[in-house]
Amino acid sequence: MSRAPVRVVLADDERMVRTALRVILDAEEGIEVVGEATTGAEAVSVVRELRPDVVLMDVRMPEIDGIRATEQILATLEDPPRIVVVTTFENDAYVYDALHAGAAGFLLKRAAAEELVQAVRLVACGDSLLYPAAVRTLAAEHAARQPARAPAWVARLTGREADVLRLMAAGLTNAEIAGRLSVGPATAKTHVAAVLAKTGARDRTQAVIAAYESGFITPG
Amino acid sequence: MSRAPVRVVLADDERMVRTALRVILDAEEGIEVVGEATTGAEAVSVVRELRPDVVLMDVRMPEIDGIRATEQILATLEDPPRIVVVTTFENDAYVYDALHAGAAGFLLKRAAAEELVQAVRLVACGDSLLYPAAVRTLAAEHAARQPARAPAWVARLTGREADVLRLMAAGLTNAEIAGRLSVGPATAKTHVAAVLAKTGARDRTQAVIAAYESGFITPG
DNA sequence: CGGGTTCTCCCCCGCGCGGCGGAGGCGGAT
DNA sequence: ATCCGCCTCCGCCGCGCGGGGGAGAACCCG
Repeated sequence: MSRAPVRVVLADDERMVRTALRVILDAEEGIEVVGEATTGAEAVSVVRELRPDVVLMDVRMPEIDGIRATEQILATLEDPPRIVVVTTFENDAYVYDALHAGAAGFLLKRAAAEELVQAVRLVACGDSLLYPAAVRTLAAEHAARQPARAPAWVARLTGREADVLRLMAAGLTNAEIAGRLSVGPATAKTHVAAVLAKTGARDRTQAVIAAYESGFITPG
Repeated sequence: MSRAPVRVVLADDERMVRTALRVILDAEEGIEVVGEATTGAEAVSVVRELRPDVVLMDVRMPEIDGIRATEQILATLEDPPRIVVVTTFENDAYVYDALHAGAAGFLLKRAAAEELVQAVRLVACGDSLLYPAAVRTLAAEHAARQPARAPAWVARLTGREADVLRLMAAGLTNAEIAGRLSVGPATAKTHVAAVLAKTGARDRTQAVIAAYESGFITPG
């Protein structure tokens, strides 16, 4: 049916990630990577110019993050592209914002190449599958309630430390955290130690409790 | 990659719907419709027998509706199939229940054949795409706003074990728990071990997470 | 240019933790 | 009277964890 290839723009500040995505997608028939961006601002302008069908948007980017970029693109362009937000952790707090911003889907950085390709094809032809408006309504509901007060220590956490705390709160060991973040075990330990210090926790269990009690992460 | 065809079971009380789905899927390479069911109860037994990779489950069915059937399948089978719930309207109230029941996705009856095929292929190889745990969490949140029912393991906890889990979730060490309960450290260890076994947790941290996620204890 | 922050990684050490198996008492159910 | 579940306690053992220290590289900012 869709004769024309799916035109894709990649937005990620890490060259390696962009290259990986490009290699995978370019090898695919019917998919064409037509542009790249390294910042959120660049993503907006590139998309405005190239008018792709799909955008793979990283969350963490300089200048403007992926969420704001998504908002701007969807707000300012008519017949906007489908935007897939790329995250490292599926329970990253950003996914709620991404939903609210109107992203067409998520993609984990550890996703298989096959999943990536299917994701692009899928969103290119509509998002009524697996992702109905009802889910978006849920997200809106979630965003609507509570600004959620957070203790001071949350702000003091560095990005990496926040990542680590999220993984701790998922029940991972130091070694598993290291694997998930693609760093050495010693590094994971360092971050864990920093989290314990900043949260005032004695051990990882207390840190996880603090994460729940502060609203840093929320139970089902 | 996946040499073996995707084995699908269709559960719908309307013959026309089943036929339509079968025609579409059988025409597809790598997808094989191995069975059908016309009621929820039949769906459970058919799935139990045939062990398909994917189930397309209608919501409205005689005897047992698709939601309950989904719950039963996911609860009783190990390595259960991915279940896609078929609805007529995307904002059908059932989708919340479906999410909560652990469905891998939605499919609208008016979806295009192409979407249907992609849905099957997609869920067959994992649901980390477009449908992360976070979304499921949202649904659980929504559902939690009345029933708030706990997993099976909560009921299986003895009184003492429940006490211990509460103290674990307060961040106490084994020795501190022993002191608080006026028992020996060895006893506390025994109870902790029992809690870990019954919750399926690997360590006390995962047990505390389970306590929060199940609503056994609530933040704030 | 230098200073601050962050991320990365290394060493050593002590200990709490979790897994293992066993044991005795005590109550209710059959 | 018998069985079973719960609570109580005991050892042993390996390992992951947390505390302490230090160190190099990248980056931003003044």
